[in-house]
Amino acid sequence: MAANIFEAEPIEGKKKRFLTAAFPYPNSPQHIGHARTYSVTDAYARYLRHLGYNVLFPMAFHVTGTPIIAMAQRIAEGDKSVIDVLMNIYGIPKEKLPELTDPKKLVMYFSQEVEQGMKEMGFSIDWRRKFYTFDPHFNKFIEWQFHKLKEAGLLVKGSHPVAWSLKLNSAMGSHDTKGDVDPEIEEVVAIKFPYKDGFLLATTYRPETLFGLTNMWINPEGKYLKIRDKESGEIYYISKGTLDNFSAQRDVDVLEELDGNAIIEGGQCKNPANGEEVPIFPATFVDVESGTGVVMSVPAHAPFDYVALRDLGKEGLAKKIINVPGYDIPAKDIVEKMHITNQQDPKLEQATKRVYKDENMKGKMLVWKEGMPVKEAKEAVKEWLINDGKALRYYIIANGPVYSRAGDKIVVKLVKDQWFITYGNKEWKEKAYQCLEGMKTIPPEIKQELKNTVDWLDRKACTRSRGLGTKFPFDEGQMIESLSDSTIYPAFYTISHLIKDFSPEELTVEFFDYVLLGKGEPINDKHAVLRKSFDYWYPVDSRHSGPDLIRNHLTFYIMNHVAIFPREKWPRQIVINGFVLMDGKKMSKSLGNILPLRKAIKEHGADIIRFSVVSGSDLLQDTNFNRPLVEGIKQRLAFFDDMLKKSSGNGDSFADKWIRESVKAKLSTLRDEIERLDLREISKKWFYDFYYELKWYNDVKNGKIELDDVFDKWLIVLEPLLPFFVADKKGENAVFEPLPEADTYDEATIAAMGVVRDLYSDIANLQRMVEQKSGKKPSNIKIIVPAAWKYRLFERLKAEKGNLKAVYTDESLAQHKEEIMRITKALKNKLYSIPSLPTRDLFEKALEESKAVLATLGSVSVISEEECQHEKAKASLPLKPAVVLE
RNA sequence: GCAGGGGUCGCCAAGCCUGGUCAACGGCGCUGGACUUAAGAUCCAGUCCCGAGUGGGUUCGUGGGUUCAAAUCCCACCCCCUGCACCA
Repeated sequence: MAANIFEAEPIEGKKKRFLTAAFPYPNSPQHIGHARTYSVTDAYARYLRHLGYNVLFPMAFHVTGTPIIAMAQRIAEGDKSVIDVLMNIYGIPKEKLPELTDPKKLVMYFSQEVEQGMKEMGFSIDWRRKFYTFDPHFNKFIEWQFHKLKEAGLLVKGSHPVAWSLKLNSAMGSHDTKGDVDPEIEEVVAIKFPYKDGFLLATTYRPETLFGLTNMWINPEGKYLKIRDKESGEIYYISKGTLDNFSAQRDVDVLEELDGNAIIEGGQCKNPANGEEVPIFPATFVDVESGTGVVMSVPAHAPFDYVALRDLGKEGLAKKIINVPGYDIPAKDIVEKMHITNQQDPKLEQATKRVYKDENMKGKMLVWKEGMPVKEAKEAVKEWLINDGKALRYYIIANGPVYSRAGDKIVVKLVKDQWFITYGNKEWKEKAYQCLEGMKTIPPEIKQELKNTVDWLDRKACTRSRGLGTKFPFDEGQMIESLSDSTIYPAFYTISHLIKDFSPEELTVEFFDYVLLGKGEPINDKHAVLRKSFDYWYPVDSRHSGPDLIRNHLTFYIMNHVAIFPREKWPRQIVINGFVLMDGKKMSKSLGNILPLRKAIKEHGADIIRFSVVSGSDLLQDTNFNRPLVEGIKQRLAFFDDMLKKSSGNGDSFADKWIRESVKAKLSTLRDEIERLDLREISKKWFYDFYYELKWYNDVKNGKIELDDVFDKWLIVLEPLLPFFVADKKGENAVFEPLPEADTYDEATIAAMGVVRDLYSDIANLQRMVEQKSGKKPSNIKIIVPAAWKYRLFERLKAEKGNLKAVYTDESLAQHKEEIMRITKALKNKLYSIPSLPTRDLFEKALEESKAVLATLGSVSVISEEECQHEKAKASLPLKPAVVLE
């Protein structure tokens, strides 16, 4: 396909459509799943061109952030699984690998691979506009975005907990960890229990149970530390194994190392909630690697504590402070019910979960604020303790231990001077709701999901300590995080090919203010052209992506647009498509079922891949790619090809008219289907259904194909789905031919042939049944054309929606009352929904013309009900003509 | 916990918004046939139950309800899946 026919520029007075699909992240080659979003967008772009729009469809590469760096590192380290995928699945030669250890070279290599694949797929992209998010021009654009956010007061600085490797001195995402585990950060509360010269520090998920405290637990065999918080000067006792995590959040000096036993023997400590003295007991279940290695004991509400205390013979201490319907003393009840005998019993985990859940759902406080639901008390106690200086806010890795690829245990670091975008801002959200209100989503149900996401969106960290991309303009040591630099980037497409005429230094805030907001004056003519280009193409008319981006990227996309641009530049439409499955399973390297896109194209051809990923299922559903599907498409395509080649001229037999009317019927709903982007429906009607219609037509006409005009229209309709096939038949200019106009069509003609087709399969079925039972196949077929008055009857029934009284006002029918009673009784409630019928005349024509096909079943004769004596004749109906077999 | 999605004839999966043409599209699997030396591929037919006549019966997670009519609308219940961020 010629490279430049999809280069789009503003055309005065021509309506435009600007489509974008989420840009790819080239940290590996693309597989067939990546092709779906672009295939859908491309089909849409092509339909819009057929509808007369000036269409812009660009693409670029997203290279921001750390995964590309991580990928290069893995290759450098010789990571087996990564190299296996690259070499064995994507067929990358071994010699190439050393080059890919350089992130930038890796980006160039994979992005070229991706680009090549997209070109082979025939996507109608304006390639001049391609860019990378680490390009200096783009960096300037992103800087502008952040200036705008700051001006609007939407950037703030604060501290923020992140997963962190001390060894690598770097933040950890899931791709940085061993086994690709996503480290989950959880906020807990670390309560300060006055002890000797300082505090025993114990973490808990359940601060509200503090009032039921009976003692503390220390692991007698564990190592503990006495430390001093540099900021407050306070002294804490925690386990040695948790120091790394603690010191990543607070500056401390280590003063002394102690054995667990020494702590236990050191005396009592106090409950900060009420000043009560409580003892310290030894317990082996205490994990010195998690939390702070110190545990508070609430035996009435924690099964572990209850069992450990029972082992010491002190279970009588248990103090009930929460009332839960169905329990007396919850921990005691459940331990006894589950027959838990000692601290090592694995059932204790289960018991803890149950108690936790029941208390959280149904529990009410008996002390402190009596009657308060546990759910509220938990938060209230926590805030009270922290605000009163009785506890610390503390973060832990909830799914720990998680290890970095360097092998050290990941901790939670409290990063100071962290910048945030304040998505929690109420007025901002209000604008986002307004944008959603005026926006169309396909499918419609995703709008609610976008709304929900806007609802719970809060502040988001927008900088990171490392990664590719754009430097944060207000702190050059930080990089802008990757979801934050891909929000308003579609705006950059409108100018990306023109902006190269300027040097990055020229791209000041004022420069973009003029181009993107129309503020100020142009510095020169070229500058003015940029403004015009943006103003012509923006806003984005349709944004396409996968369902995984709804809760993050797409919501940020909306938020940033409404924050920065005036209302008329806000997004107009969002389209979501599902993933591609391989033989019903998700593609994954562990299953080894990844089909690289370029390999698939080589094997089956681009049209087949395009068609299989867009036609197979509803837009939002995952679609299944497998061999039978591909074979089915290929086989049908070959049949169409054959028909097209055979066709010559335009016939005017009944069958020709029938196909023509049927195509018109399909056309009548096509524009609506395009509007809904219901490519599945379009494929079904124009490819699968049409296939069977053509086959029947071919049989009826005995191979004489005269459908030039029909095929001409058909090819245009299929062009967006099968561009190569169509270009081959009609030339490349088919891309810009207008979509055939919708027209009225004749339902009766379609129905007439429908009745004959049904009749054919009914007769075949009957013959089979008779043959099975009697061993003889009846080959004399008498088709009885229903009496004229029956057609009249059905017409009236249809018009009157089954109201018989109205039908009887017709005198010509009233005389058949008795028979009508019998017919309608058999039809029962189908009376209310008579489908469109042929006239008797049309039916006879269809029958006459299809005789040759029917004759393949036996010797056929046609006789009208009026002149037939056979008793079966009475049963003949317009939609089910009677048949006599002998 | 909060939010969203879903349970359809062996499997996958349409239909449900807009009730009737729905025994319910399509594909896989299975059965039979054609083709072939044979296998594969392909093509044709069948695939809930009953039936020597285009028909009848019972089905769409479970139980109710609305309606002339419910897979489709309403209510209740049971079960399953996904997301919860600072990461692309």
